[in-house]
Amino acid sequence: MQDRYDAKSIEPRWQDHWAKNDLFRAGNRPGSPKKYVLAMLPYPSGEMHMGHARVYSITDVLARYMRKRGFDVLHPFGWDSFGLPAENAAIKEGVHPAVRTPKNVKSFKQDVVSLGISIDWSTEISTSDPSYYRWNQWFFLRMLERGLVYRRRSKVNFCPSCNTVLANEQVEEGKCWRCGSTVEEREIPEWAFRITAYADKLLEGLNKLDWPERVVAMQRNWIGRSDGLEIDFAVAGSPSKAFRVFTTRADTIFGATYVAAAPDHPLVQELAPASKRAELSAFAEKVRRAAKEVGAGAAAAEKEGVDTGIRVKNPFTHREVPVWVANFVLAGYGTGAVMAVPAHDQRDYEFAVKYGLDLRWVVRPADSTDDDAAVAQKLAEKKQAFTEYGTVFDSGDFSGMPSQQARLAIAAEAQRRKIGQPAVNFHLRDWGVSRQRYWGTPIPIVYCEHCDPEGKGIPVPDNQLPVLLPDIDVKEVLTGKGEPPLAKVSSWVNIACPKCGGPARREAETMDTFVDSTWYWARYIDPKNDKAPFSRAQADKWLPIDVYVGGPEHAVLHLLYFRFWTMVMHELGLCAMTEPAQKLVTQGIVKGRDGEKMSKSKGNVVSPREIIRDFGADTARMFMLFAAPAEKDMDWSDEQVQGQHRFLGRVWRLVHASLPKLAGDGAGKAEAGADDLRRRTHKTILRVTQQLERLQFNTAISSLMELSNACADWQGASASLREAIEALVQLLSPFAPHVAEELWRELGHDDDLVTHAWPQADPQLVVDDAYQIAVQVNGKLRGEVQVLASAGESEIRETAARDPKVAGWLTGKTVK
RNA sequence: GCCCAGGUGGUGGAAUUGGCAGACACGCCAGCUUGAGGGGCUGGUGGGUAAAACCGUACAGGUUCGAGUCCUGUCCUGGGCACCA
Repeated sequence: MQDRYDAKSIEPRWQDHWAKNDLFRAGNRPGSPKKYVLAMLPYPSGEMHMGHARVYSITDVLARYMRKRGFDVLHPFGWDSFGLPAENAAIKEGVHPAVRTPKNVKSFKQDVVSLGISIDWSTEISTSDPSYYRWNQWFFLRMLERGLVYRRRSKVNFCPSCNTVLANEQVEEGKCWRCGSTVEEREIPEWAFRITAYADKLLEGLNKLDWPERVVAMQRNWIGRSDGLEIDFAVAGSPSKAFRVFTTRADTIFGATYVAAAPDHPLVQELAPASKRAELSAFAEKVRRAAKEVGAGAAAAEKEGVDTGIRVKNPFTHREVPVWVANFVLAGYGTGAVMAVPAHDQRDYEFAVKYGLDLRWVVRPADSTDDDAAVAQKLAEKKQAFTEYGTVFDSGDFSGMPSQQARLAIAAEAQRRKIGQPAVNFHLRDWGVSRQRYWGTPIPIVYCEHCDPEGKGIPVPDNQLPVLLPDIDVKEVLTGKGEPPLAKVSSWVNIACPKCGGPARREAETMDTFVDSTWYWARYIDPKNDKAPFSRAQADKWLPIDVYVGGPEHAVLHLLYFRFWTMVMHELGLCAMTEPAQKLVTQGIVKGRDGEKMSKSKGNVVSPREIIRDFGADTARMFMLFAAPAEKDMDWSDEQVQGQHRFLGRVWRLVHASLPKLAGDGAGKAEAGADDLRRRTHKTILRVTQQLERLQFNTAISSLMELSNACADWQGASASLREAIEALVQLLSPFAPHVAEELWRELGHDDDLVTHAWPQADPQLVVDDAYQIAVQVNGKLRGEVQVLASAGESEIRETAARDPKVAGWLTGKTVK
């Protein structure tokens, strides 16, 4: 027994003990309900950073708490080991990623263990392991069969620095999400997942999830469903041709005074007068160049356009209106053309003013009582579009209808006349997954000129999976330049066609690493399975994830992709559910001592190793859980770390100082004069339990501090003190597991706290039999009275009125 | 511009359903402990006053016996999306 709290001497001992006795093994409680607690898969850099330490502290508290509540808990771990950082390091230092990665994994794993995280290491997986990525290939082929993967030639976001394609989700304000370089637009062939086929399901599924509103809103926004009408504007002079436009504001169609098309709209070159064609293609080229220069998603350029000379008929006013091409109309969205309503769309307004195009007011504010001319006059004076809903006017039979009603009526009329139909558009794009890099999952496709002259790609048969990454000479192949590295490995690329046996080439692209993380969480439940990604029986037992914890930066990346993948897995019959994670917690970042985000360049990084060495894992965990609510960003504070260390020291001394006077087993004994302490003990049990259920770790720890302070002040009966101290140690154990185990033994127990049942609050002891009641007069605190819990209202009123302080404020007044 | 989240002491943050604002901690102040190095203990700590009164949860209104909490408007901060028709 020691009189000083010395974390270093106790923590490794308990970590060994837990590992030797395999105490965190999932599935060791048959018949108990399950809980699946998961932190997002880390990339195995050589050292765990503080952000990781925070996430694992959160999942670990939950995992340990749930185990003590009797659940069969799955708390697994693995490595997102494919990807660019390893490949870039290889280019720089000439070390093969397959050599470096295991070293990094080993070192990172030791950090996780020394933080006391209760992982079932039998689940451990690594995404660069062929036994894992073969199933990426298997999924790819299943999706190919279902038309959910396809080859397309398209404009892609290309990062010149990473030398690879990026998905839409991986471009942030025109910059590469990883390296920050300006993204270029290039047109090359690529493989894409048809995530857009699930746009509506992805949207609907959000309603059932217990996820932060922030993330749900972001996904909703990203999917971007927009309901409207597609309608034809027939070309004057060639009635069989028409510009089809998409609009969400069919109620404004009588105000459509021109059509704006994307510069490379196919009908423009076809129908424009010969004299205009050169000008139009020059304009299209100019817009393309601007897009490439500025990068996808960059700030809006000045609105520009060119009159095509084409004229079309507004299908409702029957007037002829011009077709313009404009740089703000996107070829890839809707029909690539819009009906322009300058009176009721700000963008169309600005364009019309610039080029002197007509404007017609057709919607008026609903509350306006002016006549039509006066309304038009007033709207015109504001020198901007009126974009709100209102009442339609100057619109034939539809005049007088509210906008919403007119929208539907006009759409119905268009449909009746067979010139249009309701349509839905989504902002969501298909997910391009081809990457021109080495360190990733090879795409299981072969090209054979004989069997597949169009180059669509021939799937590698299942029995030839996995398509293994070839070993390479790093210096020769990983140059970071030119064609995909795998294309240079001729012994690997050139193979016999699986169909005809003739000469064929393998697909040299690899999959986006985000594919690796779409389903890893389901592999944990059956990590050694070599017949299937995982078995249905294991899926039925463990899925979905009950609590998923990770950073909010993945809101429209991983967190969208893995939902899509789950829907596909469901359709393949692999699992019953369609959503992967019922509850999501997005934890805030840990900032440095200067309040800035920790980064090497700023030199403000605090390493978990340093803190564990100086104060111990328990202190590190307590600090991160106490300093801020889980979802909020937090600043590193050395003083607060020391504060937590002091608290654990106080608990340590409290237990040791109390040992000589602790009587009996303590539990449930009524002792004279001990009610106050016993009430506090049982209330604390109840509160900490509720706080854990609500993931309020910071307030849970403050409840523990209050109980600790009460124990330290206690002078009375000893059996109740034992009860209080034992409860304290028990409740502390999910947060600071090492010191709690140590103290538990010193209190005379010989079982493991890991599996010892969570304490129960005695319902009789969590209600008070007397209360302090605050008395307010006219909303101001004027006194305090003590009343019995059994007292009725009139009794309380009388007591209050008798109180001298209160009485003073009541003189001369009537109580209502 | 649009969509989220949030503005509470010197600091991090508490406050089921509207009911004692500031729990718990950090920091600071005073004292004690003749053991030094991030040591322990006791007391104090929103403003204001001799003590009260009184004032205090971004700002301005409102509802209520009573508002940090509900309603209306405004400002600010953080995050996301941005020519999406």
